[in-house]
Amino acid sequence: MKPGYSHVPADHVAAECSRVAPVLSRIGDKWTVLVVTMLGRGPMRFNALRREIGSISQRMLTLTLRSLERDGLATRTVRPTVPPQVEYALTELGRSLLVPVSAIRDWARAHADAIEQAQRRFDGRCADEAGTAVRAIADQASAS
Amino acid sequence: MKPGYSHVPADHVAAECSRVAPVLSRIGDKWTVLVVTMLGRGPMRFNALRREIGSISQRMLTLTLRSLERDGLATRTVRPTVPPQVEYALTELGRSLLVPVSAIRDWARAHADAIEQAQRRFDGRCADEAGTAVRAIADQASAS
DNA sequence: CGGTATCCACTTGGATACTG
DNA sequence: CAGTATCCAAGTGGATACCG
Repeated sequence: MKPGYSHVPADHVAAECSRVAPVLSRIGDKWTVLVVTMLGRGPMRFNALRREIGSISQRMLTLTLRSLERDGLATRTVRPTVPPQVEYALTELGRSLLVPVSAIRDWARAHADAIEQAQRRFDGRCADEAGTAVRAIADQASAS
Repeated sequence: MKPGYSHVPADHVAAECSRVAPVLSRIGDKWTVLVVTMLGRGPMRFNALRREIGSISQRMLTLTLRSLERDGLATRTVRPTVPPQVEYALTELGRSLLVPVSAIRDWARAHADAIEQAQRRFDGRCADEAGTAVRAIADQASAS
């Protein structure tokens, strides 16, 4: 067999991705992986998460945690003290997610430099050949 | 493999995620995984990809392929025939990405049912307790 | 065939203010 | 402490039209 290509029937790919895509959209959002990784260290209260992440807004932390709870990846436990304490923890399902996420993290760590170099080469090449045309695609946000 | 928590120092988590998050954002977008998986079967021309994916717009396919090329995950080869033919193929780096992506796919396939059940339970519980309040968070798009 | 360019709807996410 | 509510800026992605 040749170096490399897997032979997946084309018809199955789209069907597969209709199940994978929602999962990736969820964990690919701006905060889910960070929060899940934090909770992977152990249960944590709302403001403890907020402090340790630092840059997250209260709104986004609430939204992220609600999604995790809805998907069965985390639990929310209210203890009726004064002031109230709310503790979040990963479920078994949530902890199992740490495994493939770690695989992605390892891949990212291993190839981050290669990707950055490829990007610089690409941007440099386009600056030579086509002016700033493709740079504009990369940036894409300058004009409104 | 205890059913427990990994002990990652909190300080490292945020630093790690600053490298992982961009990668996840890229492959977590609407089309990248689908296109990469397609190209995992072997090199393909632009409109062949377009046809097999079916639902993707020309614009998004172009944008997705440009990003893959920029990141060094795919190559773009123009053959100066008439009409012109442009073939896309994964690089070695791109094929290596198929490994962790497969891990995510396997996880998604294994737990898709559990997630859907958790969602229905969550939504049902909230309908009982708090009316339609949290349903509104899940839907979130009705009002403008 | 393989793109670009333009316009527009929807979604995401930050800032701020207020509540039990 | 742990949220909720509201407003707003930016990003994402679809539809359409046109180009070499």
